[in-house]
Amino acid sequence: MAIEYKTRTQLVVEILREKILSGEIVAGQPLRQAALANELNVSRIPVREALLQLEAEGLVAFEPHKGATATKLNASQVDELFELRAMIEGDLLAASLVHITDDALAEAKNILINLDSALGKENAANTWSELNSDFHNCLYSGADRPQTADLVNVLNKNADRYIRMHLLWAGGISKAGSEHTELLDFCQARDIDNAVAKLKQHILNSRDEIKAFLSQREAS
Amino acid sequence: MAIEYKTRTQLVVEILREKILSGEIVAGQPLRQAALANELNVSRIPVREALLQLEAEGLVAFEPHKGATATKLNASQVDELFELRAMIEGDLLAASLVHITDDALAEAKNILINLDSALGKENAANTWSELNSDFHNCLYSGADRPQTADLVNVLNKNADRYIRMHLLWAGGISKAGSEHTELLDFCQARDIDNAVAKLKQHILNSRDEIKAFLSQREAS
DNA sequence: TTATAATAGATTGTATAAAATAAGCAATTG
DNA sequence: CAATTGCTTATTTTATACAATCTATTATAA
Repeated sequence: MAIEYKTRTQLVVEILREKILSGEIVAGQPLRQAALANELNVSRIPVREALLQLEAEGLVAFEPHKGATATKLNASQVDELFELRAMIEGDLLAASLVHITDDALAEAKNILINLDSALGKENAANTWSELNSDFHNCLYSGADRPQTADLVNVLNKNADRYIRMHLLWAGGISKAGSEHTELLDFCQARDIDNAVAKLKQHILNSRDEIKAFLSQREAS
Repeated sequence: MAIEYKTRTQLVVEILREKILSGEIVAGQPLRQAALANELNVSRIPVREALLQLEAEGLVAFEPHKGATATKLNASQVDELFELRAMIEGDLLAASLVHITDDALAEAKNILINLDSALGKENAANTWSELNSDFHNCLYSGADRPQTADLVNVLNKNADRYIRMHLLWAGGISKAGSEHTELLDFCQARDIDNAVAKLKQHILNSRDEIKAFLSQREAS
């Protein structure tokens, strides 16, 4: 396997993204360039560039001369985000199922097994979230729509924080396990209509659970 | 009116974006940081940061240690881009028409008038493109979906180059004028289904014209 | 001749220093 | 005392300088 060289900027992006997604960097918290540069042992330039990239992903807000903060979504933004995902991912899945290979579906099944076993273990939220992303991307692998796939991944990075938070605090997306299985069944049968409907339902269900959780926390 | 201060980076972003959209910077052409910095009388840092932002918008590709180039879409990418737009903008329009004000529709009508008169004049492609964008955004103003609106604007910036190119070379999107009028009529009647259908048809028509134009140019 | 290695020049990536800007606090004025 | 002005400090933004990397060219060996 080829060693991948990365620039400092890319490394900082990955570290900060993981810290934001995992909740180590709390939403709303200001991200001081000098402090981050110090902590990561780089100069402020790669930190700035990393913050700019994360802004483009929607994880960070950058105000000129004032600095960057980790963004925070309210209930209505979560609403919008998950509905966008339902629409776009539904469309992507439909396009994918026309051409998807049996290999990809087998791979998806494998990921699903790991996903179930990941739930009890340590660091469950982070592992689960990554496997969940892999599973969905696997189902979309037949679509040959790179721009849409990129877009889906950006949207998912935004949703991810809330999914992880929910996993951590509420002990899991209650219906996700069975929904994944049913979804995969429809995909294996190449039943596009039902698969798409199930996927949308799956995404909108997690939206509902997360929104309920958010408003509950906002109240207290 | 408040004076808006802009950082050098923001200014460079705007200049470079306009140069790419207008075709002054040709797709595929490498964007040398030092040359741009010289030309614009700034240091390389704001240039780098501007290039990073444009990469996030999809107008520039950034390869570590190799440099940035203006991106170029092939026919199949144009296909994907315009279909994405049709889906997302259709959804956004439907959401908007539920709440849109008469003022917004009157404003849209005004823009349409300017749009028609812009066609003959000098610099038609650039003015037309901006007004076209204003017209569509005006129709979406009732939606209250900021994230979706942002997304639409990013996608439109990518489509814009091809629309302008087509306007310049082929003398205009032939059906756009009448389609706009019909679309606005449906909107004024709050006929959501027909308005959405017309919008999608409008976007997919321009896709077809642009694709035909692209493959024609690729052949020669 | 072909392939490989070495080298030079160009270009990008990063660090550090200087300038610009914003926010908070003290001094001043009415 | 309230409001405004000017100064101080923290932070960001930009410039400059240097280091690392890539690309093309030339030289060398098979």
